[in-house]
Order: sequence, then C-alpha cells, then structure tokens
Amino acid sequence: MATTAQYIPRNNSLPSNPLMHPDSDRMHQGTTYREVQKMMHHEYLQGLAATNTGHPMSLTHHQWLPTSNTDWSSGTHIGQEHKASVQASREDLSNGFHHRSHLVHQQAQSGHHGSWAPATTHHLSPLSPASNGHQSLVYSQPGYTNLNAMLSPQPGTLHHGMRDPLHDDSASHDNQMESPQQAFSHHQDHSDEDAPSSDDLEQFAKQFKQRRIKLGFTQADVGLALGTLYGNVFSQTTICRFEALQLSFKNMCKLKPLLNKWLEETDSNTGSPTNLDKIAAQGRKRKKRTSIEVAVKGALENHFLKCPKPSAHEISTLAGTLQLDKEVVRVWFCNRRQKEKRMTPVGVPHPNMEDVYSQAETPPLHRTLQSPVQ
DNA sequence: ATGCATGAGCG
DNA sequence: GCTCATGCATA
Repeated sequence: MATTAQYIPRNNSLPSNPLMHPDSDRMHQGTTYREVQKMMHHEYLQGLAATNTGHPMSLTHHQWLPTSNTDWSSGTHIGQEHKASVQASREDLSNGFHHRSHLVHQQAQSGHHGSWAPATTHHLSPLSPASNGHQSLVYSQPGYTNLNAMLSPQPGTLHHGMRDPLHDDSASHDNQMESPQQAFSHHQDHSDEDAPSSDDLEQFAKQFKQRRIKLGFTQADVGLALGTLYGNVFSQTTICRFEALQLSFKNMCKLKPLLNKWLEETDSNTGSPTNLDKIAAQGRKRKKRTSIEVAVKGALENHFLKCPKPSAHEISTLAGTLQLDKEVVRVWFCNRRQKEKRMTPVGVPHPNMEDVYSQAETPPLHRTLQSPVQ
C-alpha cells in the first residue's frame, strides 16, 4: 500500500482570516535579522536578501496543491511585528568555504581558557544548579582557532569524524561535494560567534536539551519562543533535529546562536512567563504523506547504495517497477541524500564501538557520535 | 522522533 | 532537477 493519496481534507480553515495567520514564517521581511546578522557573520546570511522577492509561484501545479490559495504565498500576513527574518542561508554557499573546516578536530583553544573545548570529555554536569544561574550557561564560542591544534589532533580525541570532506569514493563516485573548502587558513575573526566546531555543536546541543527540559519547555515551546523573541519561528521538528544533530553542519551553526540566546534569556529571568502564544493551525494544503512499504523501501535503499543520484529516466523506471509515483521516488532520493549529509547520518546510533567497521559494510557512512537520545 | 513534502535559489 | 532549510503529519 504505498498508496499515496489524495489531498488532504484536513482542515479547511479559511484563508481570509488574517488574524491567525499561520505560517508567516516563510515570508518574512527582515526585521530582526540584523540581530542575527551580527551574530553570525558572513555567508550564512547572504541569501537572505532575497527573501520574498519573487517566487515563481509554483511552476508545477500538482494537483494536490492548494486549492485554497490561502495565505502562504500571498504575502500579506499580519505581521506581529516581528515575524521571521533570518532564514537566510538558503543557498549553499558553495563559496562558503569554511564550513566543515571545523571537521578537523581542531579542538583548539588548547592552552588557555579552554572553556568547554576538550569536548565530550568533561561536560558531564552541565546542568549546574540554576542557583548560580550565571556563570557559564552562556556558552562562549571558541573564539579563535589555534592553528597548531588544528593540525594535530590529540591521539585520544579523534573519535568521531562526521561527514568528512573527502568522502570515500569507494562506492559513490558522483557525489559532488559542494565545495572543496580547505580546512585551515580560514581566518577567524573576532566577533563572538565564529564557526563552532563539530564538538562545540554536539556539546551545545546536549546541554541545550538538558537545560530546556529542566526549564520545562517542550521543543515546540522553544520553536515558538524563538519566534516571539527573535522573529524566527521554528517547528518542533527543527528543534528536535537540532538537539539530535540531525541537521546539516551549516544549519546547526545557524541555529545555535538563536538557541543560545533563548537559553540565556530564559534562564536569566527564571520564572518569567512562558511566552506561549500559540499560533494556530495551518491552512496549507499538502499532498498526503505517501506511505512506502518496507519492502519497497528496502528496494529503494538498495538502489541508493548503488546509485545515490539516479537519472530522471532511472527514476521513472524504478518508479514503474515499484509502482510508485515518479515524483515520490525522486523526492525519496532527495531526502535520502539529505539525510546522508546531516551531522548525524542515517543509522548511527552509538558513538562507541570502534570495531564495527571490521565487518560492517556501512556504505558511505562515517560514523559520528550521537548519543542516546532523550 | 521521523518520513515524506514544499519551496527558494541555483544552475 | 538538484540542494538545502524547514515543517506537517504520522508512527
């Protein structure tokens, strides 16, 4: 029953009601982003400018598309004054050379003030008693990279290496990496928010989650709060993925400052009212989620292993064979590829176990650590 | 927590 | 048509 289905009847709330305007997170006119802008310098935002300049309005009208012409897409929204803004970084700053440069376990800050640098080794009791509150809940950034450290990872620390830049071409020859960023030599300027390392992110995500829970917020709350505080609303999904390191490195970098800010703010004024102003439901029409059978999924997986990027023709063929819609297959591959690019690639539950690769034939995966989730 | 989906931006 | 950020809907 990989049946897909029709459109969703779900909700017919109406469009014309400007009051609750659901989405809005997609069209934002920059407002607060200056805030973010300074936080994350360069490229992350460059795509920003082009926010809602002009959408080609779906060239492809899928049947399931909107009947409701509603909001989304038709600008007007009530802005609550803040409304999103950032979102930027849409494009893959292929020129953005420096991301991933962090991969080099530059657990920098060798000598001095090694805040939480050494990663995974000492962050065990992060949730310090709220009593002291300040102190170092505010995760400071590494600030600068110690070149020396970069070049020589300590023997004991080279554990995970998430998506490496060089990809083992063992199986995939096609993968065109976006950019050849060379790890070093990226000047790290001052500011305060510089490119965090993978370890930084992992650490932060972990602590973030702990604090969040301790403070009694759900992932959805946080997503909403970010909207009210900084103008960027995020869904529960995104927060969840952030905590689980299931976003791309770049995306993690982008979100971190925001979440960090929320964290600071939130635990500084403890007991403050939970800004829960739910925004109501959405009115977007979406194709109903296709449920692909396990067997079929297996087949897709196999194809993926052989060829992560099938041609259009290949997709149709496959679609025909599997009795799926071509579009569904195409999207499946896109999603599958995207998963592979996350900080925590597909199935890599345990950080430890260094011996797995002895017999495992894990494809293009490089294990990463990702620890127990919740 | 995750699977499938949408859409901007970019060739 | 792809990548990438993001999210609705669902398991």
